[in-house]
Amino acid sequence: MQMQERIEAALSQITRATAEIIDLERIETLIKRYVETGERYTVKAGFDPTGSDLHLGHTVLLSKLRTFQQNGARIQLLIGDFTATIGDPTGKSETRKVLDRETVLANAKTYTDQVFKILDPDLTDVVFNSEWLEALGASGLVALTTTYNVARMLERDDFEKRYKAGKSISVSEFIYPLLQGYDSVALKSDIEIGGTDQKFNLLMGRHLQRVYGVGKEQAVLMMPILEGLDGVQKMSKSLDNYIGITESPKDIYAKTLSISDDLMWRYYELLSEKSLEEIAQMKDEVAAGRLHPKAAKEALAMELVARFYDKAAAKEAKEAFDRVFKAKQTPDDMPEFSLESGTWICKALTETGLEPSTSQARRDIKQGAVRIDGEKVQDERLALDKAGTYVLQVGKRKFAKVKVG
RNA sequence: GGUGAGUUACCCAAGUGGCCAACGGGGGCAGACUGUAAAUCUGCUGGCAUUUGCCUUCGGAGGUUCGAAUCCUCCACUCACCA
Repeated sequence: MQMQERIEAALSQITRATAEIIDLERIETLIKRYVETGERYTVKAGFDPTGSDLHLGHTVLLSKLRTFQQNGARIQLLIGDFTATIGDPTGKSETRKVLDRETVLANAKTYTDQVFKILDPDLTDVVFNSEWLEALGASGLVALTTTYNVARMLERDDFEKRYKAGKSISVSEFIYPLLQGYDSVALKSDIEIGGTDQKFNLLMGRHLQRVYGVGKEQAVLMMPILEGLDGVQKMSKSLDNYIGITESPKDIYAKTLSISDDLMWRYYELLSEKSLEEIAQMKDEVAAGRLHPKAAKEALAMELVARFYDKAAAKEAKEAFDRVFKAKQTPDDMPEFSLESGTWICKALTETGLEPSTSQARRDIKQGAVRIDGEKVQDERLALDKAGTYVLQVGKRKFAKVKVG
């Protein structure tokens, strides 16, 4: 039966590469109803309005939301402007600064601009949780806190670890999951999706929907956390192990190629449009030696560039990359500087931003990491006194063009 | 409120009067090897000074001393146990 096939196809797309689903039957029911009657359901996903650029880690979630949109969902894109002032308990996070209204709106704007590169704006409602959380008031907040107890709160993995390690836990951090859960009450969400690290908070939504008598308990769909370029830690801006979706094609391409082969398969699974079967097949071919792992990685890098730009940009990024690194040529778009004749090499390096300090510059020269026009600099006392244009290089990837005289 | 322990560089963590810009590990950077991979090995990892010199750093502020990360006083913060 055709309808049954549509339902199954939708479910298979939705469950692809998920980490865990709680109450799958509910999701099935919602999709079935949509296919049969056209009635839509809501999927909530929360984001902090910290104003940072989106990276591939976010796209794992966003792509899943897109899949939901294609299968009957309206997305409740929750901007946690109120909760952002507390900070999700992630171990290190101190209580954050209260963001003023203007900053929040500005951040939300840069956020949604990027989000709509992936999501369909017509099927997305952008909502701010300050709307109902500010109205909650002290009595409302107290009522909210009575629905949970400390022992259960401490079950949260993060709290437990910190507690055992003798680290500080602020009382406000206990409030965070409650407020996030309350968002689900206010929005009457059918489904909420988030990373596996959000499990506790996501389940809180179910708990509170039950306590507050919303009449339904949201299903929860968790996506795996995308590891950053180091392959170990979560991709995040603060660890500087991320690929931003607004980065240049060149950078996206280069960063993708720098990941390990193991991590590549992970990225394929979570980020690629390829089906899991296709990916498994590629993996087999690499294992059998029929496909060079680097070729597979190049394909992934190009797919990612094409996703955020287009195929032409992807091709260009690959060519530029090959030119620089395979043929050992210099890139064609280096920052340019002009320097006075007689400039000391270490000063030249700091002034062009290739090195943070002259001490660091000296160390790198000693180690043979600095080159001028491809020639290793041997003497740290070298002065650039011959007029002309040179290419300064530190390590493999930092370049600058300088004009002397 | 009481008692005890603690706060060291990006992170963890040694150091309990001079040999301390401060052991070790992680991370980072660089070199070798490669596919600008990964893993591995090696070096470096406060700043300034065109080379053994100067300045700043061990929670904060004072003090003792020829000399302090180390001793004393006060303050701030964290944790544990008790209330």
